Amino acid sequence: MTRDARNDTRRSEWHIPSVKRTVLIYGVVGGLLIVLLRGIEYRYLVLEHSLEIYGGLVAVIFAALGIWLGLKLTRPPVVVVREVQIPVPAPLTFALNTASQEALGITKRELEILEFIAQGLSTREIAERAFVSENTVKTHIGRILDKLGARRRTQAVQLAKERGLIP
Amino acid sequence: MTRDARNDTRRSEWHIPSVKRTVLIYGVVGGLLIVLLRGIEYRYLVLEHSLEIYGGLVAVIFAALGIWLGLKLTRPPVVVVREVQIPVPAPLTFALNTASQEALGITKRELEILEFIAQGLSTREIAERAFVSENTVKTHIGRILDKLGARRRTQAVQLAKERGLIP
DNA sequence: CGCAGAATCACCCAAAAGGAGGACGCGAAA
DNA sequence: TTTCGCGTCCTCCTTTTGGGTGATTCTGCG
Repeated sequence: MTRDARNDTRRSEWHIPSVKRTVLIYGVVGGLLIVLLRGIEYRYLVLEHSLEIYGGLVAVIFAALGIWLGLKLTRPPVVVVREVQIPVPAPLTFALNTASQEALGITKRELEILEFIAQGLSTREIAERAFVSENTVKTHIGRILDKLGARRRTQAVQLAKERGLIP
Repeated sequence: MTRDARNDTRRSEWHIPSVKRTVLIYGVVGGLLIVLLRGIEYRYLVLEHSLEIYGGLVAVIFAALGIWLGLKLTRPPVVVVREVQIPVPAPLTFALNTASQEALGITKRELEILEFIAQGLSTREIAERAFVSENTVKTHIGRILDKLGARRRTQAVQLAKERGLIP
């Protein structure tokens, strides 16, 4: 257990990043390999095709190292799937019913206006918040009423809620 | 182009998997490289350290190929995260917030009218359903707006929902 | 019974909302 | 290039709302 403790201390002092350590190992192995191969060549493989054997060995070994390196570097991050218990806050889990939105041909802008209406804002207030003129808002609302088949904004709100257009 | 046609036929018969094809390419490239290097060596690099240069080149190139291969082979599987929308039974049980109702001094009749408003009915329609005159409805609505501190019926609906007066 | 609070109705007026039509610019699609 | 959808803005007009005041039943409670 003492060894472990010392190791930990060392690590905390040096703290070499894993990538750098990898490169280091790579270089050392490569160097050793060269030396090894030279020794081998000069002692046993002084043959006709020593060059091809040498190249092949280097190729194979470095290819293996490359594959290993590739795996090491691209080791995908561990994905932690955590299941969270949501207390089902009704207004937080609103999913826009894009189906009925598209079916009715309601545009993004109109949906925006619709939400303002649902908040109980007047045409003028909506115009202020949407940075457009009252006339534009009235046009939008007119189209919204048309598409929803409503006659009043209150009715439009009700219908929009039924169709999942607004929370 | 007869060759191409024949190739295509072959492919459709063999149907080489991508991994095998990769190995094939790898081998071919390796072979070409060897040939290339031999040519280079015999012509220009007949030097003292030609062996080291040769080995280094092979090492670098095959290492790169290895990394590429490693990446290719370990392409992480696509993780599909699917969020499932659990249908929340919203209209389960609506409990009238009698506390805020009494705090605001809203009467039963006014609550009735309030619900009609929330349904998107016009004053006239409410009058019909409540069997009273439009004027009466207007009076009620006026008081409702007053007590809720609203300026429009849409706003009244919004505020009433916030206070739990209507579902 | 008498009274307070509610519900009902009426009339008026101003503001807001809604309907119909036209017009313009812009960007994407045909 | 032309067409089309969208967003923007406008005018003129009608309908609906909202706010105020006043008045008349109705109803529950001390």
